Amino acid sequence: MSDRAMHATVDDVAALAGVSTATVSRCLNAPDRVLPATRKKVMEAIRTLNYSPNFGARALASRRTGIIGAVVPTLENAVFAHGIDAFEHALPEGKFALLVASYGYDPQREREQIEALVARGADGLLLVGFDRDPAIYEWLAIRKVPYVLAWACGDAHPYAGFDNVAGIVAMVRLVLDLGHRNISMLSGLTAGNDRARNRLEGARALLAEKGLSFRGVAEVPYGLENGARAFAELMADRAVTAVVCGNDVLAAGALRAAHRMGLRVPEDVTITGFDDIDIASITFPELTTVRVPHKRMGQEAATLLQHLIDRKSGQSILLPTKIVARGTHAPPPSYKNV
Amino acid sequence: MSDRAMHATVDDVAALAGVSTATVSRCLNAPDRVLPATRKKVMEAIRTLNYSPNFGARALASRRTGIIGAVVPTLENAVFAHGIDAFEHALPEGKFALLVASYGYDPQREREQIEALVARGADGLLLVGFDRDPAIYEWLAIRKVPYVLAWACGDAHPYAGFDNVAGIVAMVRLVLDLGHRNISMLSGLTAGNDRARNRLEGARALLAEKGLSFRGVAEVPYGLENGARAFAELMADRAVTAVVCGNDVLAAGALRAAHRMGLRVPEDVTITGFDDIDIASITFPELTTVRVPHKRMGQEAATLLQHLIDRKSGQSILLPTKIVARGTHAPPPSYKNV
DNA sequence: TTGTATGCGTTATCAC
DNA sequence: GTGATAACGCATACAA
Repeated sequence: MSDRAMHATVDDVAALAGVSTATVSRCLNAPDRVLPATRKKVMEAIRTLNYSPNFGARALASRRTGIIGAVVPTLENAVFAHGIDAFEHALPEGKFALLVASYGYDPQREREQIEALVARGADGLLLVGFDRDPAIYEWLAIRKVPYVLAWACGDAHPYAGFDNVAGIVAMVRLVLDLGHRNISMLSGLTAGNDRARNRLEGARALLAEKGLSFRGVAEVPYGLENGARAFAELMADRAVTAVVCGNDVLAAGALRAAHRMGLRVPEDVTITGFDDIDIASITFPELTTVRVPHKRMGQEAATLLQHLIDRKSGQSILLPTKIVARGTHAPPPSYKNV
Repeated sequence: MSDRAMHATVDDVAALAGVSTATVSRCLNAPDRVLPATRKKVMEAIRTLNYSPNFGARALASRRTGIIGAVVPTLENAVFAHGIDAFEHALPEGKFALLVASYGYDPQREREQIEALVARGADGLLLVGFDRDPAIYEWLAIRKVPYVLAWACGDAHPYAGFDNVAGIVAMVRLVLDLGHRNISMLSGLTAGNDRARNRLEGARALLAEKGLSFRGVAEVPYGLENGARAFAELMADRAVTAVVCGNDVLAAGALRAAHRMGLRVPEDVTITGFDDIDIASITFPELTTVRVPHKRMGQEAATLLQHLIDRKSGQSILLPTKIVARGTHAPPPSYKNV
């Protein structure tokens, strides 16, 4: 046994069990390659010595850490918190651990976080969206670090996600079908954020197709207050009868602003969200929004990433979104007077 | 240079820079202990070789990983998502990375997660609350793994948190002062959860002190639906004029149920929350709740844990909670008829 | 099935 | 300030 009250090592265990260190190692990493009898001896020695393998040594020798990194804009956004939670649950119990880093929507910081995780020995990465400096993808390729992108889709990289354009198009179509023609959009910041950008541009494209365009567009950072403030500005244009929001938090902020402005929803104005997070069913009235399968996405991403890590074939997966029609949509006011 | 297109090692860098590996190592870990001139040479070699230190080797030799583990009940609860987010931001940029694990409020799984993180070489741990098998604390002590507890307070362990009892007591006092006497409590599950238990028992104790007791008590798992359902059951007792909830999500669920039951809030029934997460200001009316400084707590926890890891003195810190009086409280209906 | 011996890439302890 | 060199603890070809 090593002197002092230090941690036991394989050597200690091997000595106590009367086997070689190789056998001890096998008991831990490939139990079926050792006789049940000797395995029993070894496991007993492990228990009595209170042994647990040294992480650094294991990583150094095996060239893998069992650590998976996830780099998200922020955990404050329920969308990512839930996705990460599901992702983590889908990781095999003892095999992997999840290293989480956030970058506050700052591309430069995202890059640093990615590098930090790889430096920490991450076996694979979960990233959000496709938008990032090509140099990052090259760097990842050189390092041979597998990754999966989520919350979006595309064919340039492996992903488990959904089509933001399809989602917003379905929603705008609903609003148009209700009869709205004076529509504004309350979007999240689109710079370096393909999810926000696709939602905004997707909506814009559909309108253009119908020969229409937005009455107004606001681009604001994530946050309740930002949504509320921007909504007030958008509604300064009294012609507007519907405000399509890029995410549920902005929509919730808009809804709160509407209440405070004395506007009735949906009688006076239609407000729609995107994501269908918890708050969407807490607002009053409950929010009409686009449901995204965050949970399932997290699971699928975990599965795909493991395949890539094991060098097995991995198939990107596109999940469907769905309109959840609740209480914040209605025909425009003018229709009621017809 | 190592053969193939493998990653460069210290040896490669040392060779290219014309120095020893020791000097390369120093440049990375104690730059001031090397002459600016040689440092420049080394850094250049590092850049051209695209070198980055091997994590396992570093951990093995230095006996520290720079990884900090956080074990929370779930990331789905905004309280923990925000706290973790703040905690992570407060960690020195390149020095530490955060390993996150969740256990879905299952004590057995929490234990496994703690062990997994320690096995992954975590230099320190962030845990939630005090309630857990003493064996875990002993195990941690043997392994000499520093930890900080949050979202609660106590003198048995280092913590950065707040007093759940004081928080709920202030709230119940407010409700009592409004004139309510027929109060029910909608609590989270208290088994193995000292935060929920302290909130429930703290409230109960205050009532007892006033010679009162709850009309009814419901204990339900975290979740909007659970809150809604339990609220409906609690209100089956028509005498109840106030429902104190153990957290904001349960309160939001209760509020939604109230709407659907045709109850006016706060005219017909007072509903209060705890935590002051985002949803508290999205409900209609906005929720009267207990504000907890999640962000500050995350930061303080990070600071304290780093001190403990560096074997410096660390002082537990108790953060204050505060009543946020918004729109869901009012005197009981009977008062209006007086 | 089990044991032997070597390599993994850094850090740290010495001398110089 | 810098250089040689010995740990660090485990995994894994290879041999038996």
